[in-house]
Amino acid sequence: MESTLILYNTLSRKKEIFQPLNPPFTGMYVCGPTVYGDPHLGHARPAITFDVVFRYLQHLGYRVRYIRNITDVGHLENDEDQGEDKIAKKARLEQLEPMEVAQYYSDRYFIFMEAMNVKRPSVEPRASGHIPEQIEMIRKIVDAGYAYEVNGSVYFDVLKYNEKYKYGKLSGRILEDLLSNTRELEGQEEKKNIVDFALWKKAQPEHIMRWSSPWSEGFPGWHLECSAMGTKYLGEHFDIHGGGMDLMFPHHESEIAQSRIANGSDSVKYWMHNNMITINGQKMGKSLGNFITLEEFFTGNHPGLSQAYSPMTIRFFILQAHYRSTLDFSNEALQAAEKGLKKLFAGIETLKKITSVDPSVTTTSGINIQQLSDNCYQAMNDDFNTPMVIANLFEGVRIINSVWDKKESLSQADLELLKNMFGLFMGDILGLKEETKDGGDEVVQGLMDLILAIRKDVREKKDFSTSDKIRDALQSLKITVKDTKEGTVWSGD
RNA sequence: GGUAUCGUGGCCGAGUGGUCAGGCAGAGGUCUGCAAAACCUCGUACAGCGGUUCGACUCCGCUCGAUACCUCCA
Repeated sequence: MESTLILYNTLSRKKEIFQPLNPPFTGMYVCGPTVYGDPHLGHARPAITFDVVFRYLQHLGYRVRYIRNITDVGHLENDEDQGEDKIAKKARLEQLEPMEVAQYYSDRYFIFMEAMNVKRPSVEPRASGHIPEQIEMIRKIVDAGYAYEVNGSVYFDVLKYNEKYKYGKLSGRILEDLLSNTRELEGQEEKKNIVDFALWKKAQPEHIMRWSSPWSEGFPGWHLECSAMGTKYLGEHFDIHGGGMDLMFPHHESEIAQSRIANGSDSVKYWMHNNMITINGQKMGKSLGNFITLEEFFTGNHPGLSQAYSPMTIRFFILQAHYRSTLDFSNEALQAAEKGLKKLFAGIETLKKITSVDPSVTTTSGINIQQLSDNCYQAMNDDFNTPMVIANLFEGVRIINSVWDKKESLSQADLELLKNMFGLFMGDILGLKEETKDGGDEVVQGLMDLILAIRKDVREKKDFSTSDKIRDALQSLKITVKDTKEGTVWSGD
C-alpha cells in the first residue's frame, strides 16, 4: 500500500505530509512522566498515542529512534512550597531518598505501561543522568547572551529572544498579552521579567537534590531537560516532538526558545499534541485531584468506578477517540469499550477457525476485503485516525461472522487478506492483544470436558432442567457455556 | 481579560459541501429446547441565528455554551 502519511503539526496548525529529515531514519521525542506519583489515566493517553505512532512509523519502514524521558529532577512546584523540587518534596514527606521515590514510581509507570502493551521506547533517559549536558546547554545560551545570572540562578531572557524570534509561536501566545496577564508569583523577584524562565536554580540549603555548576550548587530548570536530552539522542534537528496539550505552554514554547539559541536553529519539525482526558467534562489532573490511577482502574478499587477495567479495555477506550479530541471518562463509556473489544476478539477467534473456503468462490459479491484494508491504511495515514481503523475492524468482524454462519463466502485470497489485516492493524499497530486467559490448566480442561460431556448426554435425553442446572452452576463460577452449532464451548471470565 | 480548541441521535465517538461512520444501550425479526452468541431490520443527530451555494451538519459571520492554557500538570 503506497500512500502518504499526513500528520497535524501544532506549529503550523495544519495537516502536513510527513517527510523525515533523514529518511529512513526518524527521531521522535515525547515528554514522559514526572515520577513523583502513581500513573493515572491521563498518563496513559500520550503513552498509548505515541506508542501507536511509533508502531505505525516502524511498520511503514522507518527506522525510528523513540525517546521518552523520565523527569526525576528539576520540576519546580510553585504553588505551596516555594521552588521546591517535586521529587525532593515527596521524598521528605515519605522519609525516602529522592532517587528511591523516583525509582519506585518509574517502576510503577513501566509496569502499568507494559500491562497496556505500550512498547518501551529506544531510550528512556533520566534528567538526573544528564546534568552535564544541561549545564553545557545553559552555557551556550549564556554565551549567546540570551540568559543572565542572578544570585547563582540563571534565567532565560524572553524579551531579548522575542526581539529577534517570536516567543509564543507554538501556542499562539503574544508576548505583550503574557506580560500584562501573567500572574505575579512570589519568589520571582530575581527575574528581570515575569515571563523569563529558569535554566538553573540555586539550591536552598534544605534542598536535597543538587549538583555543582559554574553558577551555583543547584539543579536545572524543567524545560531544559527535554531540550538537552532531545539534542543528545536525536541531534540538533529531529522530526517529531510529542506530548500532552497542557505542555504546549510554557514547556514546549520554552524548549523551542532554548534550542533555537543553543543550537542556532529550530530543532523540531513536527510538534504533535494529544488532547486531555476529562472526567465529567473537566480535565483529569493532579492539581484538580480528580484523577483515577491506573491501578485503581485495573482493580476497580475507586468510588468512581463501578467495576474493574482491564488494561486492554483502557487502551481500546483511548484508541476509540482521535488523539486530538478530548475524551470523556465515564463508566458507561468504558463498559461500552469493554464489550466492543470483546466482540473484536471474538471475531478474531472465529477467523482462526475459518480455514477452508469454498473453492468455487473466486470473487465475492459485495465484500471487498481489499477496500477494507485500504480504508485502514487511509485512516492511519490521515493523522493516525485510530477510531476509523476500529470502525473498519468492526466491519471485518461482521464479515467474519457472516462467513462463519455460511451467509457469505470468501475467496482464499480474501481470507488471507482478512487475516493479515487483523494481525497487522489490530495486533501490530493498535497493539491490542488478548489478555491472559486461564484454561491452560490441564486439570481444569479435563474437568470441563467431563462436565460438558455429561451435560451433552442429558441434553440428548431432553433433560433440560439438569442441563440448565449445570450451566447455571458454571455461570456462578464465572464460566460461560454456549451451545453453538459446532458444539458446546465454554470460556472463563 | 487574552489565546486556543470544541459543541454530532439515550451514552461514547468518527467524518464529509449533494449515498454510509462505528461501538454501547434500546425495539422488532431469524436461528436455538431455552439461554447466550451471531445475523437482518429500525432512530428524520449534527448548539442557535443569519449568510454564501442549485444544495450545508460540513464554508463564512454572529450569538450562546463548554473545555484547556495563561502557575505545576500527560
